[in-house]
Amino acid sequence: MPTTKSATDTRRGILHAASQVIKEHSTSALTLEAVSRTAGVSKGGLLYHFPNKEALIEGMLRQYFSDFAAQLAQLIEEDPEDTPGRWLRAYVKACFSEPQSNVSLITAGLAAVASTPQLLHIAREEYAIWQQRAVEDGITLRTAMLVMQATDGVWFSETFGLQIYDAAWRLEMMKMLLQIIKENRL
Amino acid sequence: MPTTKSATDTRRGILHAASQVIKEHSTSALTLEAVSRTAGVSKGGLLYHFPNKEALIEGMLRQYFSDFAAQLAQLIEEDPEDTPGRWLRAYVKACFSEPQSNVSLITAGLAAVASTPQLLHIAREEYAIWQQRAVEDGITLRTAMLVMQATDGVWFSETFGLQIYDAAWRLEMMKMLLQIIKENRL
DNA sequence: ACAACTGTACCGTCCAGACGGTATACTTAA
DNA sequence: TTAAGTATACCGTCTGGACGGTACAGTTGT
Repeated sequence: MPTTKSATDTRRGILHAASQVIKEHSTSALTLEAVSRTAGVSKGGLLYHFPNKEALIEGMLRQYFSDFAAQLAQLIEEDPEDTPGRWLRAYVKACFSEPQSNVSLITAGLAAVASTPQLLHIAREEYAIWQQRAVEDGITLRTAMLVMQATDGVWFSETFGLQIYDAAWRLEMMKMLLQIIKENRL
Repeated sequence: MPTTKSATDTRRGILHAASQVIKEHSTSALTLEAVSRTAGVSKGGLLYHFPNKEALIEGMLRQYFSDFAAQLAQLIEEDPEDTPGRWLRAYVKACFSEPQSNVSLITAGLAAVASTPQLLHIAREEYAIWQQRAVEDGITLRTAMLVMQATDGVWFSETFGLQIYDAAWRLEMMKMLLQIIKENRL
């Protein structure tokens, strides 16, 4: 530890700052200077941690996915019932929960789509794993797919700001999806 | 009509070219020069039709929403049954139709998100109308919401290239959603 | 005469990334 | 134990190129 803060804290701070910049402005506002200013780091300091812009965006993506995985793992552990559909229940809950990570997938994803779409293979790989988990969750394929797609639909339309759902609606929707998993009759 | 094509054709060509540029590269590649080159139009010609970049993106959004609306209208007309759920059936079919037609809408949306997020109010307004139509479709609210969200989930994950579904899977999924509308028991 | 362009030249700004420098901590070795 | 060397973690400036937009004079079909 050379100075006061640790290097990993700085790194996290930079990733968080990158997310903030996109949230508050747009992906086209994601410049190295804007990120470094928001993070309270010099441009040189930023480039020390991420050698170029692509590396920064990749860092955002990987950070988010690892945070999401951790959240999923916790939700699975918290689920009292070791019954079929356990993984999917956690997935639904995670997608309906307020984003706890300071680096959100939507900012990372948008940054990737906007400037380096080839990074999306990271998202594709993760998503493929999730789908595999859903399919192997001990419920029917149709139930699993329907619930997963509906969850994704809510998540996408919400994160794109297409729609503002109130808390009651969200809760109702989530309950319905959990109920469909339980019934498992599709 | 100066040469062979009409002005509206040129306009459409420019919008299509803008979509192509995003599709083949990324939103950050959406430069006036790239669009004009792809459209086979001079930069001056592009700026004749769209005074600035924002106008171009707004043009894309409005064009593709009106295209989608036309597609919806046709599908509604083609639907033999004048029964509850008619609108939603058309929506499902439209979203499941060949991705080709969906590509343009997502590129327009991405362009807006990337450079001028304030244009997204156009998308928000359209989406709100769709949701209203779904709710007023004569089926239960829960059925309507579930089907719409699931449809959106498939649409988003497909247009973002998160997953590649084969034709059989898509057909099955679509049939299931249409079946859920028919049963209408949620 | 006019709409619908073409083509070129240009301006101001922005920005990625390179680069050289600095400060601090850790290691070595005499 | 202390001087020298090395690695880590940053700072701040500079530059070359791209990009949005302007201006304007010319061209072509109707």
